[in-house]
Amino acid sequence: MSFDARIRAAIEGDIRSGTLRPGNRLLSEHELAALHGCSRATVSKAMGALHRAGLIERRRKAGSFVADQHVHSAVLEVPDLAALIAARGHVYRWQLLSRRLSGSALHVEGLHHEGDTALALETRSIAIDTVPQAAQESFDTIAPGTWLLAHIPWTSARHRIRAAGASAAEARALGVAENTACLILERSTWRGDAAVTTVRQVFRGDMFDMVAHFEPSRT
Amino acid sequence: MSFDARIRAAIEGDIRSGTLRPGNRLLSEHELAALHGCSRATVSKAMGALHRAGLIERRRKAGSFVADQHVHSAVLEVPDLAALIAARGHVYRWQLLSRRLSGSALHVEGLHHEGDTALALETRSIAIDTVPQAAQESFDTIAPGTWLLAHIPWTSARHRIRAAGASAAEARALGVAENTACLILERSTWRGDAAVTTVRQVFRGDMFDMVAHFEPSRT
DNA sequence: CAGTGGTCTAGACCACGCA
DNA sequence: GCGTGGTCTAGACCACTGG
Repeated sequence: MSFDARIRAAIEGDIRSGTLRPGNRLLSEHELAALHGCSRATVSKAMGALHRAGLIERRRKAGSFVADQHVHSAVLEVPDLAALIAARGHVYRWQLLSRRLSGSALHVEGLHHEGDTALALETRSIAIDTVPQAAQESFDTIAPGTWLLAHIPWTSARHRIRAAGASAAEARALGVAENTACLILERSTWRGDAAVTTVRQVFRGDMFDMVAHFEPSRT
Repeated sequence: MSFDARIRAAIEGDIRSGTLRPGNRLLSEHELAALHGCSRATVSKAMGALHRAGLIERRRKAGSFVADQHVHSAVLEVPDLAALIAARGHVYRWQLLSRRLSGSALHVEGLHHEGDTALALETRSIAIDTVPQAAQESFDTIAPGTWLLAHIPWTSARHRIRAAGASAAEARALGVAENTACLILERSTWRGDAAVTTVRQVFRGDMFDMVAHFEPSRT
């Protein structure tokens, strides 16, 4: 095991076991280097990883401290529907319902099918100022999300996840009863300061869920 | 700006602008060091950050390559209910409904209130083999999640998020109509290989949503 | 002011894996 | 073999900030 991993494991172990408790001060980088018999640069790398993992806080002059426990973040897997459905052993299909150019936005509506069943209703608007090529696309066979992914990189995104009963129109499109519980994912995507696309996906609650993981201490 | 940040910005900019496309090979660390007039260690740090951010893939002997675009992960804020409700300007209260010791698990059920309204129904089981102190706790004034956070660190967690209509019992507890759309969060938590707790929280869909962000390139 | 983390250097050796 | 990334060293200077 590398020095880096060894130092991280030692400190992480002390935190997990309670030997080091939240707020406690860690040894300085100089002291840890001497303790482990390695250079300060290596200690710095290990401490940086612990910091990114949220296990410690670092303050100049004051030192490094065990961070408070937090359940407050996890890595959410945002699904690629085509891949997800294929992994389940079903056929994926995109069905375009409408396409309308209005002002500087292209509005697209369609259904994501899993086999013969509609899994999600998608309502999207694309900023043609940011993605002018989109105006030339029909989106009748390729889902706009797939197309966008291949044509324009984004730099930031915000997701909102909630539950709501299907409206009459949504229920009709998905082939479920009105007010059936649905998972609604709203995503806005930017490239720098320019909006790229905003999408709302209404998933049948009985056919879909999302998974998120937390794992500590990447390298 | 540091060399580290400058190198990352340069490569990230080339990827975002399309100058570098997925699959393209980057310059080697030696070449980048010469190009930017800094040491290879600094280049390595920058490349490590780009790798962690998912922007590049690295293979020994082959080199570093622009990774395929991916929408597949975002940072999910898993809320601390007490803090969340306080931030909204309401009073938080935990109400214990039941507490039962069964075999090696402690089962606790209760309600999270926002002001006078029940926001979420929580059903939890705690592994007393892993957390023996929990058997001594009544949980009549402190929510088990809060208590656990202060008493036992966890090392990994899995979350599942879905939507479903409230069952008769859930509807009664939350004071809503049966089949009202609810957001359901199920979380299992481990300490190493030992299960710590499993919790299911049923949120009123009309009062709660979750937010997730993606931001590229941490340091 | 003095000690901490933040950044950087100019080397080095190694493990891996393609040719 | 040999070029790549992975890791490490033994220094250095700086910026920040707590005492």
